[in-house]
Amino acid sequence: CFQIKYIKTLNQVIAAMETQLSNGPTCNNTSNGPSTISNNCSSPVESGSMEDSKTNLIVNYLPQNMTQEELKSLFGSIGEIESCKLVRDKITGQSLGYGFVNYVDPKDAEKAINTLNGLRLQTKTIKVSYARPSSASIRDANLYVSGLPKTMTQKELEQLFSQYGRIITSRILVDQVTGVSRGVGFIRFDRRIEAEEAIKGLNGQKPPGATEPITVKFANNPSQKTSQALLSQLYQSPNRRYPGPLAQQAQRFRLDNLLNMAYGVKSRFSPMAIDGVTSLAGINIPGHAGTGWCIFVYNLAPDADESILWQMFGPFGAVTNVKVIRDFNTNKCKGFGFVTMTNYDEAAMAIASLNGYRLGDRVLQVSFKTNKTHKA
DNA sequence: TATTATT
Repeated sequence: CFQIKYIKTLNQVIAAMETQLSNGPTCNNTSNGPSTISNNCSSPVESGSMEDSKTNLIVNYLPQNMTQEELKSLFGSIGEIESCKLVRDKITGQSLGYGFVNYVDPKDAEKAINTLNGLRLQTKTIKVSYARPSSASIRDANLYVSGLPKTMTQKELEQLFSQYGRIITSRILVDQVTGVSRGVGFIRFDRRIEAEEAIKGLNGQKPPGATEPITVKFANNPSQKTSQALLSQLYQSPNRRYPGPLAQQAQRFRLDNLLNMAYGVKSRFSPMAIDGVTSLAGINIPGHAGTGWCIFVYNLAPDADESILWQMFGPFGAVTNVKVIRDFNTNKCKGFGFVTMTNYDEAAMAIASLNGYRLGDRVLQVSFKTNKTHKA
């Protein structure tokens, strides 16, 4: 089932960052994401050549639902940003989980590495490091390695591959329950040439002490998989009654713009920034966040049932409750219903996407529930 | 036997 995991609340980012700023970065590369032995969070600042940028950072392992504006807000707390970009899939608009932050002042870039590298955001531990100069030679340098001895450590894996070049990241996948190696992993080299040489030298070879040969090949391109998954999703349910990913993407950019405005008029990391969104959007301030965000859905057909509300809103995130309001005598829908969603941003996304949506021969009106009573 | 690192 296609799911949009949209942004968490800004407050979560703020809370995580404030914790981080008071405690300092947590060095934890084992819980999430690959790392290199030589370039982990204890020494993220590498000495680069004179030509390397001292202001441009690459940020990896971002939560899937983090927006560019959140990225900008988070890193803007360090210093003035010249530019900021969250990299998205060209076709689907889905975040690829990394982005770039270019500061005006090199000192701020260094401070961002020291402050934000290793920051935990949701289930991720972000990595902040200097971006290498963009070049075709550093693309497609990621290798997939299988058939590894279960006893091989990440360090041993790096030692095996380091003879072919500079390793950017390495990872051995482990069973989530037992933590034992699954015998497969990834090696990202600095340059594609190095990866090619490693394939020539190590594919089909037995590592020292191993009884079985390993397989070394280029890793699948992640954006391809994402596109395929989303496209198959499109074809899988041609009669879907809610918008597909592309329609949602368009709405998403609208919401991004609203967030951008909100962030601009409110002091950074103000807990009230979210309310800025609602007022700027001309949306009534929604009801209590404690029990979730209540959404009013109007112009449902008489035969509408709860399942249609689950189908429409579920793809946008956590839905805790749906209700179709029915006439006591006829048991037919009175034309409206309610949906409760846990997370503000997912609710806002659902509203932005579903308001005005045509369901059958009716055009829905979807908004946050107001304090007014709704008399049809 | 598959995570998301070059705009």
